[in-house]
Amino acid sequence: MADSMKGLKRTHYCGDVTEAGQEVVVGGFVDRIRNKGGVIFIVLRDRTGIVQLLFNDKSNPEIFEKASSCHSEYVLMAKGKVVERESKNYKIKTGLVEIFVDDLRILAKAQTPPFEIVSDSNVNEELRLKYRFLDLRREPLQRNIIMRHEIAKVTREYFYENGFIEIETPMMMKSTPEGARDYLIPSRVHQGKFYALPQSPQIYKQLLMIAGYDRYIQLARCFRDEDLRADRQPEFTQIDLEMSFVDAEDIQECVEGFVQRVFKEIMNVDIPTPLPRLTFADAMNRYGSDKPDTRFGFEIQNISETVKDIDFVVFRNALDDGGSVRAINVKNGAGTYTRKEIDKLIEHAKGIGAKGLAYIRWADEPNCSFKKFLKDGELENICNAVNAEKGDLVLICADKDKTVLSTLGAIRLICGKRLDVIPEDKYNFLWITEMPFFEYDDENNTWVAAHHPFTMPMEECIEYLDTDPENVRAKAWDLVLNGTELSSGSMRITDFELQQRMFEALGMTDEEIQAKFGFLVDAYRYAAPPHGGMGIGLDRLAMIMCKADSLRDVTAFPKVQNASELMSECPSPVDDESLAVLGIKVDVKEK
RNA sequence: GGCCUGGUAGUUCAGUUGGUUAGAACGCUGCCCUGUCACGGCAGAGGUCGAGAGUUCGAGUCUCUUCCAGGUCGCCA
Repeated sequence: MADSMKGLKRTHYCGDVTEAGQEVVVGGFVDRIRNKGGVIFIVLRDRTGIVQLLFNDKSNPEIFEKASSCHSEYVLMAKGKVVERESKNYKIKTGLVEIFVDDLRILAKAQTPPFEIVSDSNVNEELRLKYRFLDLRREPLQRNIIMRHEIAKVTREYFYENGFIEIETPMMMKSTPEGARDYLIPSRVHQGKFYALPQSPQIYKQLLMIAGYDRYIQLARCFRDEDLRADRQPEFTQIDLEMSFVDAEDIQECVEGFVQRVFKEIMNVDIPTPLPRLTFADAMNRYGSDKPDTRFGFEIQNISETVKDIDFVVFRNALDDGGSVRAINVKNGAGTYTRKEIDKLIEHAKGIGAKGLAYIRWADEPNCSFKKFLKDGELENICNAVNAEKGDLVLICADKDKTVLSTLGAIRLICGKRLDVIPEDKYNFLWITEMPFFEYDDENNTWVAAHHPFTMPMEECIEYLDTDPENVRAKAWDLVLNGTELSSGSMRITDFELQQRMFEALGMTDEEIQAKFGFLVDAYRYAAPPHGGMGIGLDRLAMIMCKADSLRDVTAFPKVQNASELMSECPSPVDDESLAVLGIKVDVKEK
């Protein structure tokens, strides 16, 4: 039977016990035990830090006996006097003192944990996720989770101070099949009908503008039934906001103020504003990405002109098919990469869709993979075009523009990481503007909306809506931080007739429109102020600010790649009775 | 759905060309130790080598299938 804490009341967190002379009561988990025979040291841990408890067999044999029966992760409460240590530990905050215990309670005994609860654990993540409640006891995870809380707190303060009202929108809403797959919730009362969990509160926040709430904010949970990535969970939190009587610049200015505030307050990092801006087209051409990491160089250069006369079939074909030949010059000694390392890059490029990569490896002399097709001076011309010098590796891709850019963009990132040229303490925010309005759907050979269908086109593009979809740009923008898409925003269409034209351009019939968003279209008939907004990924922001590699490190109970949760083992089957009530028959597809 | 990486004591890993009883460190258990702080010393327990099949006199090691986890492409209006 465990002890009770009767008669004891915690006076201090472990990490706060720094002054000798006082009587304190602390509670926590046993972090470590050092039993020297006649004296025992127990290191007690709570969310604030650790403190050393001291036990001596001469002064109190009974308590000493109890202390020697303790093991890792037991939950203890201890009362005692804070004294100066005989030999001090200057490495930790509480290292100058210790608690000479005169009352010890073992409040709960612990089984031996499946892995050690230590800061620098490199235990298999699968196991840690199965015992997430133990993993969450570890200091790095506690620090991340608490930091995320601080970020959320500053977020609310900033937006509240700027006149935003926090309004909760429904978690059970109408399913809209566009975009990401919805998580569906069956209705018991309306058998055969379903709610959906929100992919975002998009529609509701627009309705709130129509309703006159003017500035709305919500730390909104969002759900998308799509495959996971290190920076993508099926369930995530957005700092969701919408503003009335504003244009794009006003919203961006407001968000700039926010990132400035949160970085200053949480990390004491100054973010200069206004943040740099890059058009989508420029981002693609220079970095091969709509979310470029601008903390390092190796930018993409178009060398189509330089190589147009070279008699190399790979370049020839690409140019004849209306594509291009582009290159990145990887510096910082990549010219000494081995053949094997380069082959690995080429393999990766093939995985992205390129047919291969040509290269110039300049260790001592420029060594070119397509040397035999070159005439005198042509190699020099290419090297000059990309400013190559000794020690560089020039990687060249020839194909359709889209393939060339995405390939070189991805290879650029890999090389940057491998050569360790990305400064860790730099925070490069970047607005990506003038996003394309339509995207070509290769599967169905149609143009589809790149954003939700209420996104405003840029005024000067409206005339091309029906004739030249490729050149229509949206009043939509992304906020990128160090190569991660943090946030996405746009102005919304408030003009009823323009909205009708948009739906037509997207090939939607009146019936479809009515069935899917009839209520929203109707709402706009009752007049809406000009408005727009953004959704900022709180998880991703926290991930970057915590210097974590995965959202799992800033999410208390994350899901794994197949969207299940290893601790509770959800999703899980339900019994037939529960299904019958919902009118659902399960027909599982064989693999 | 495609591609890549990984799976050996509780944990992290090693394991040679296929060859005797599968090793180390940490953790765990017991004993010793009055100033440790990643305490130390002595002793000990602990293995379905992810699972299944195949090749072989013999498989942790080779082949195939499969499961699990991670990364990535597709996907994410």
